[in-house]
Amino acid sequence: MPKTPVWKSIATALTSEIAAGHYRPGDKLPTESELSARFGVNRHTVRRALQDMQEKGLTHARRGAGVFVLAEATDYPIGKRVRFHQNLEAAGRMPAKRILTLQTRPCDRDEASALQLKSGDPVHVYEGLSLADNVAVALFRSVFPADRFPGLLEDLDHMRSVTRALAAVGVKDYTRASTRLTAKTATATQALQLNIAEGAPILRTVGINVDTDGCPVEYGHTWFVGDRITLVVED
Amino acid sequence: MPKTPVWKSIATALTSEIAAGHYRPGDKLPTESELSARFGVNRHTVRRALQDMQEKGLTHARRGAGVFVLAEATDYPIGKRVRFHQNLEAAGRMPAKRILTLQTRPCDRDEASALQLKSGDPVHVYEGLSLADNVAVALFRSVFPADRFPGLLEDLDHMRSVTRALAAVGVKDYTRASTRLTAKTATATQALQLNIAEGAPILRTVGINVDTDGCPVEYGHTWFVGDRITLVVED
DNA sequence: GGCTATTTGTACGTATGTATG
DNA sequence: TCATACATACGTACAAATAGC
Repeated sequence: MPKTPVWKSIATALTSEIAAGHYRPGDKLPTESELSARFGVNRHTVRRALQDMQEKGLTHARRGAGVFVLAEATDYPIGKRVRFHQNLEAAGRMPAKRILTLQTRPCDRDEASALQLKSGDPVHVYEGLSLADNVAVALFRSVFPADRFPGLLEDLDHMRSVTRALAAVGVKDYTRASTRLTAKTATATQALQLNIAEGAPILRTVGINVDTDGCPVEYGHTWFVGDRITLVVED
Repeated sequence: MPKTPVWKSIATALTSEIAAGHYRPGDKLPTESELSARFGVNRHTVRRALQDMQEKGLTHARRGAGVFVLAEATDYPIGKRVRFHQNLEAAGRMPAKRILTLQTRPCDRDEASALQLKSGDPVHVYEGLSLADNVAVALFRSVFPADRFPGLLEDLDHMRSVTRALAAVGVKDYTRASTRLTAKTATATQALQLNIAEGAPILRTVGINVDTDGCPVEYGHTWFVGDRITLVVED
């Protein structure tokens, strides 16, 4: 049972009230003092909750005026689980993978940070191309902690599936802790591998997958060809 | 001459040192105590600076371990030109909308399909710019079935909020049925409106919002400036 | 494994500054 | 002008996670 901070409970309570229509977009929330009195906490604890909501785009504070509910509240938050490649299969195409590299090497600082390793610890690196109907639609690179999964490379080579290979080494379930999406343009190397023009639009995703204990098991990058791929996010 | 908060000066100083290579991705920053001693401020003031940097994706704290520099630092617009406007940007985001067009016209095939209308049925179209601190970060276009919401345009014009305008015509709640994400490059028109270069990377989202009965009420497109926006999918 | 020191996270308190209405 | 309300900054104390012995 994870202990929930007080400020988070307050943020949840206020968010629920907004979602329930108790406060509508444009409305002014009670003052920090009123809220701290209502919840029986210090004003700074309320501020921590309001700050969390502001980061999520729910509210917006104006010094001297008050805290207001934003109209965009329900507009943006994108769903919970992202399923890549989904539209490929739905379209009746034949997804395939082509392995580019399978190797074990010392991790760099970036990978160490994401996987909570020490810089230089060994990692398995799985790079490849995703194909649909023999057309390259994405480049991917998955990085795994090698010390924890000694035999993973063979499984990846054999099964050609991250999910199944991880299952083979004891990771029954894993979830995406976070995914960041941004638009880029293709580098020369990427353009060559994906058979597109340099500077063509690329949708890059960076994600960390964690096991049921919250321990990172995979650090993955994917570069989708903008013209050939659309990601689907469903609630 | 705007008075700069101490925490912001500290964040700027630490960010500069990261940019200068003094601290590299994966490195551990000095402890909060050491930094507060170095800058001669309270630990909470340092925490406020570190928190600001974490929001920008520059650093990442691990309780009991320390604060570490993340690799993605250069992906975020804190790097170059924005540093001139950093005071404005970090002063708190001011989301705003600028209406470009508000009109009613017959729908095209695509819109008819998304909204479950017949081709040529009237739709309200709401196009505009999303601004943060007076910088355009996204273009959007929302399409609504006009027959179902006759007076929606006036509400949109007046309230400048899709959520509230829909509430005014009886749609108390709506949810995002699906979102599709893809990478594009900016067209000449988009580049002009978003004040970016033609061909710059754009993150496009296409979504359909449905009411509690599952009936589509809005068909929306958003074009985010890749350099200025990173979408984060959590959980 | 256990223990301890270190380090970040939470929560409280107090005071003062600054913009709003 | 003035009270209100959020922003900054100082302080204290303890909890929770980590790392090292």
